[in-house]
Amino acid sequence: MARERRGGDRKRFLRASRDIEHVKQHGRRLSTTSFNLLICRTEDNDTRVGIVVGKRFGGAVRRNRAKRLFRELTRQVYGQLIAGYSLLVFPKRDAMGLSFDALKAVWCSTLRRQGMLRTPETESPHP
RNA sequence: GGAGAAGACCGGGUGAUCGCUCGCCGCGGCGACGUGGCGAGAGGAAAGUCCGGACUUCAUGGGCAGGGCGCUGGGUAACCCCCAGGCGGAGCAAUCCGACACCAGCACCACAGAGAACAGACCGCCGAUGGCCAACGCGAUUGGACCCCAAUCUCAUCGCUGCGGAUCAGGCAAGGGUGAAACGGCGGGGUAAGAGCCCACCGCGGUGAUGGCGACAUCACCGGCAGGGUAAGCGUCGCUCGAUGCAAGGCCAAAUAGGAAGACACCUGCCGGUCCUCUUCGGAGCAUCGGCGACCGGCUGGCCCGGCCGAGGUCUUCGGGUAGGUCGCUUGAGGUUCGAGGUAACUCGAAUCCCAGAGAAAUGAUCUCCUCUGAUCGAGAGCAUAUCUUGGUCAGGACAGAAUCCGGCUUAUAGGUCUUCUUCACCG
RNA sequence: UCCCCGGUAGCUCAGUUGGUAGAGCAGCCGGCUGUUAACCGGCUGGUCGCAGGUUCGAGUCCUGCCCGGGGAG
Repeated sequence: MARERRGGDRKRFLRASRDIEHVKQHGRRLSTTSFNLLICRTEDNDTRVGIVVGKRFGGAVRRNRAKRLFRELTRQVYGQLIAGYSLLVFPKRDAMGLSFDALKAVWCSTLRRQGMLRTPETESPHP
């Protein structure tokens, strides 16, 4: 695939709208006060995360900020994610009021409860 | 120092760790790619998409329609932009604001008001002139007052003049009142009352001179009031504008469906009647008359004219195109520093630099120190709960994110710096 | 990256040559009815999205913003 011609983030994130629609159709849904999450099993070996921020969220600066925050969260826990899933994140406006550490705590505990993290018992310090 | 006006600029800095995108170099690999190093990586508005261009493809015969602009001169690739000037308006002033061409034609001007468009007479003023009444004026006659006469006086009658009076015809538009706006303003003369009727000043219009490239200004003379407003209503005049927008457009090209594109030559009637010729008696040809059809569809980016294409044939080629990829994609009306010209916008010349190129879209996360602002606590100076200096703690640091690229406009914007100018107050 | 519509009462919408802002539903009051609905009569309710400008006067004309909706791959 042409997408894999590039390195780095391109493997970890969902970009094509077709894939995002697929997850929206077949995914399992759960929500917190900071974000909504859709989880879907795929045949692919990699796990990909898509971040969707609608126009209602705010201006371009606020939308970019939300996407950057969740991308950073994904990068920090990506090594511990179990392969073979597609995740879709819908950030909420309340998440922007939290600090990065608080958001990370919510993010990790949510993923752990869903069994998406490989090392559930060890509280991972700063990578 | 207070208040204010204009312009220019900045838009937190520094360092550490973990990451992202692109470029270059090294290594590994056929390659995709992986990995290491170095370098670069959001703005003054990147925004709104309101104008103007570059560039792209299509069109490129004529006319009309339509859009835009609108004091003058300049700048520019161009402009609904900028600079300088004129005029009008606001302000004590610095300064600011202005779609600021044309009312010839059509249309509209509600309510109020007498009258609202080449107007009108409600209240009002006058009643000069022609009528009406008519002396307290003049004359005549008769009677009376004094014994008589004259004079004089008085009453009555008549006549004349027409003082005066109210008003009709009529004159007036100064004043009141209505309105956003009422056929110049104010003062004087004049008049029956008035009126540019006359005069001075101002306004207005015309002509001329002077200054200025010009808009226009100043002055002189003349006219004697010409005639309302609205063109961001229809319109007129002048200038100007082809459409399309990087999702433009070029190239490569899965799957599926099946044809697609180009070139060439060629074709213009049908039906009925009549006449003539030929005839194998079925018809054919030619001429004329009548009727039907000369249209419809598509293209020519809005409409009309004009133009082109159409059925079928022959020939040539294998291509067109979606997902996806790739190019366009960042070197440009470019920046910086000097020098020159110009009041300025800006231009010219030289040197020098390369300064984001993503693609559901890269610039992020955490923290240290410094800086700015606010709150609070403490110390010091101080009569002081003004104020100043210093230290600690806690918050906060705006508006906002490139998407083909430039020139502008508009809008959002915490806080701060600098320059110039106006005015007021105080001191000298 | 562009293009095109719309914003008027609580809701759905009218509103042309610029001149008192309207209709239906809803709400409130009264009547009818044993009561409610329906019906009848009346009333209330508006920064005409915002701000400037043109005009004597703007819902209407012009300009600039704000918000909402739709279209072009």
